Amino acid sequence: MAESRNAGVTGASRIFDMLRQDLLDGRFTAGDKLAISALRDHYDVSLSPLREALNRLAAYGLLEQENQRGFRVPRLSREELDDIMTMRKALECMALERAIVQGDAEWESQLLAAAHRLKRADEGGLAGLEWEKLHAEFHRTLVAACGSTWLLRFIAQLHDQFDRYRRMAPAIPEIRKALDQQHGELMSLALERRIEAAREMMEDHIHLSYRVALGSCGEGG
Amino acid sequence: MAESRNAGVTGASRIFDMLRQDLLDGRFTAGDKLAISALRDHYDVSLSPLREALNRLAAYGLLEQENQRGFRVPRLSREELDDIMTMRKALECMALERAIVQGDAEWESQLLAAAHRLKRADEGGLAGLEWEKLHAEFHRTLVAACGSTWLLRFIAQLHDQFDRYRRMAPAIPEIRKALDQQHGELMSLALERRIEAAREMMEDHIHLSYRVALGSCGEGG
DNA sequence: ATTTTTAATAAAATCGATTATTTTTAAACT
DNA sequence: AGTTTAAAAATAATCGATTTTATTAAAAAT
Repeated sequence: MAESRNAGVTGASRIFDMLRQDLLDGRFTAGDKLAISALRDHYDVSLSPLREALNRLAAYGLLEQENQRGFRVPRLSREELDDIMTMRKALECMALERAIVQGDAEWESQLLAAAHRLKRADEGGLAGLEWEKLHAEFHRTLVAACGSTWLLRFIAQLHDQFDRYRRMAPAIPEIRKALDQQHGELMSLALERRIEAAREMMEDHIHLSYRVALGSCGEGG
Repeated sequence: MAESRNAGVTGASRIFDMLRQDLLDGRFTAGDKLAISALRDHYDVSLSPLREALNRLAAYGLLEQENQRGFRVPRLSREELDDIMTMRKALECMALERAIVQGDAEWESQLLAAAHRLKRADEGGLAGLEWEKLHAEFHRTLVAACGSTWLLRFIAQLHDQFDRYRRMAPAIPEIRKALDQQHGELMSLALERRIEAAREMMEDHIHLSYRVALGSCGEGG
């Protein structure tokens, strides 16, 4: 068979992925309107696949769509960040508990591996997109065994939302160090099946990360 | 100004709404592939707005999209229904509690009104799309004051998912009668700010509705 | 008879151009 | 001067046709 072609990738799906990444990276200014023809040039695609990608992103919540007047990058607000943080705590704690109850040996292995990769990256001072990828993968793996497709879907969506704030905020080395440590502790508590301690650690972790993310919305919000 | 035109409505948004309704109504067979050219004829639109609507619906979760091979109506499975039901219980109870704590006088009024409209519809034997609309509006209002945009968004999404199952299932008059009664009780408990009793009633309500919805997935699922 | 290859068909995705709507600019008016 | 109206420009949305990819049908090979 040897599917060496770009199997299962359409122009629209490619643009979707790229735009999503660029939105999470903060490459667009929050509140700005997207100049479609500029995007067309930048990503070198035609209007149809581009618009399809934009429609998906809007339905997903990474863009706002107003009929007859195009797409814009959602503004960042303190209120929304609070909402996202609160929802992350609720949903990820729920998922973590369920994963701890239901997780099997395969989950344990993958969690161990994901934590190790992330730790190596931390120690090696790896930053940027590669680190982001490992970090997202660790959190995904942590709750992956929760058994609920919809819960995982919502959590992933909230992570994307949260990341817009966090990645835009200035780094705080002390907090970052504590956060890195918590990843290992979260893994340990999960593997030891200590539900309550794990939940508390998760709450702390999200809240600490929230304190960093706060830096992205100026005082007023 | 008198915006008597079809203000803020594009072809794509119109088709999105219609397709969503038709999907919730079960007008498409679960598992089927959508014949895009047939849809084009049926809704009398061109490909571009139609495809944009389909992309939105897929990102929203009411359609499945596979690159290079179009869109299909998601299958109904017992497992997914269980997941949706469990998530509804968790999220709607959370939202209800928060609404009861935070809800103001305006919320009380709107809840009272929504419950009344629904009750009148029940008594008058109103069925079909009109009833569905009032029913959805009641449940939306019940939790509207929870203060979380994202929580409301997820709940609305789960309602749409749940409805695909429920509306397809055969009616069970006894259960339906009990469900109708619970709407009034939910409103009363909410207005009396009886958090725990309201949460329990909400769990019961969702579970009872789930027992109806089960009728849509044949034994195996 | 079954599998593999090739050709034909059908469908999805994309393109370039057109139409409709909004936003901006300039003129006319109060 | 400020407000309203009208024209021009810019942008969003849509169209019809083309290209690409998957699916089916037929032929060739094992």
